Amino acid sequence: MSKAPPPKPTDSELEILHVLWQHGPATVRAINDHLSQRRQAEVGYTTTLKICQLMLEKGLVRRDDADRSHVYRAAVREQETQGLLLDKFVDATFGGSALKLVMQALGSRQTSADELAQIRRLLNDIEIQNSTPNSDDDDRA
Amino acid sequence: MSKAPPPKPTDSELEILHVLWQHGPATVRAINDHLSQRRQAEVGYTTTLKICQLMLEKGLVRRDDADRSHVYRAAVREQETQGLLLDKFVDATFGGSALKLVMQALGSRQTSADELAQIRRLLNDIEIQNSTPNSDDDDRA
DNA sequence: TTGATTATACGAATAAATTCGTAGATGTCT
DNA sequence: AGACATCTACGAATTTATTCGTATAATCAA
Repeated sequence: MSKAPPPKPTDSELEILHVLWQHGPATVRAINDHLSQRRQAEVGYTTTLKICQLMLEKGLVRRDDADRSHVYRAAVREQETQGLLLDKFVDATFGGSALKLVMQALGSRQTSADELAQIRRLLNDIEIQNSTPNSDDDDRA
Repeated sequence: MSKAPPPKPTDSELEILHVLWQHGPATVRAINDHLSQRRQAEVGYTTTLKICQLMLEKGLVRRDDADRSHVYRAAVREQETQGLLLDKFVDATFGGSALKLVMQALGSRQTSADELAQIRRLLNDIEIQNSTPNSDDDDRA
C-alpha cells in the first residue's frame, strides 16, 4: 500500500489540468500563456510554475525534465477527476442527490433540442443496462 | 444601488444553510446540535456561532435577537443558492457545459428507474416549452 | 444573594490556497 | 567572452476559511 490516490485538485490546479487535457503535455511557459489568455488578467509565470510543482508532489501531473524546460502532463484522467469532484459537489450542495442536481441543471438553464436528444439517448442506454444486470459474470457462459 | 447580492457561501456556511432550510429558524445551539450529529466529530459551539455571525454580515442569514438566544434564519433561497453554486461548478469543472455534467452525473452512477422516469418527465416539459416559445405574448391571440 | 450555567462578542491561532520576488543555473546571441 | 534572456527552486507575503479560547453579560436555581 505505497500509493495514495491523487487528492482533489484545487481550482487553480483544475484550471491547469484543463489546459493539459485539452492541449496535451506542455511547458510551464505554454501553460501560463493559455491561462493568461483564458483570464482577464495576466498570471505571473512563477505562480504557474509553483502550482505545477505542487501538483507534481501531489501526483496530479508528471513531468519530463530531460530538457531544461520541463514538460508537464496530466497524471489523472479527465472523466475520473470530474467524477470525483462531482461526488463531493453533489454531497455538499444537493445532500447527495444526483437527481436534484440534474433537475436543477436542466430546469434553470437553456437546453437545446440537440442536447435533450443526447440525454434521452443516454437514458435509454441506462435502462437497457438496468434490465440486463450482470454483464461481467456471464461472459464465460 | 445599496444592496450587494449575498456572496457564494463556503462549505461550512452551506452546511448551516442546509440545517436552516430543512428545519427552519433555529438558535446557534440547535444548529450546532444538528451539525454535530451530521458529522463524525463534535463541532465547537463557538465555531458555529462565529460562522453564523459571519453569515449575518454577508447577508446569508437574518437573525432575531429579541431573546437572549438569537434565532437565525436563512436569507437566501435553497434553489437560487444551489443554482448559483452549480453555475460556478459547471464553469470550473466542465468548462461551462451543463450537458457534460448531466452525462457524467447519470453515466457514472446508479440511477433508479423511478429517477429516470422523473428526468424523462422533465425533458418532456422542457421540449413543450421549447416548442411553445412565447407563452406570455400570445395569450391574447 | 450567590454560584453555576449558557449566551454573545471578540481576538487570535491554524491551515490551505494563491501569489510573486529573488537567487542561481543554463542557454543564446553577437 | 560578455551581456542578456529564460528557466527552476525556494521562501515568503497575502488572503480566506475554519477553529476555538477567553472575557463578559444574562439567566437560572438553590
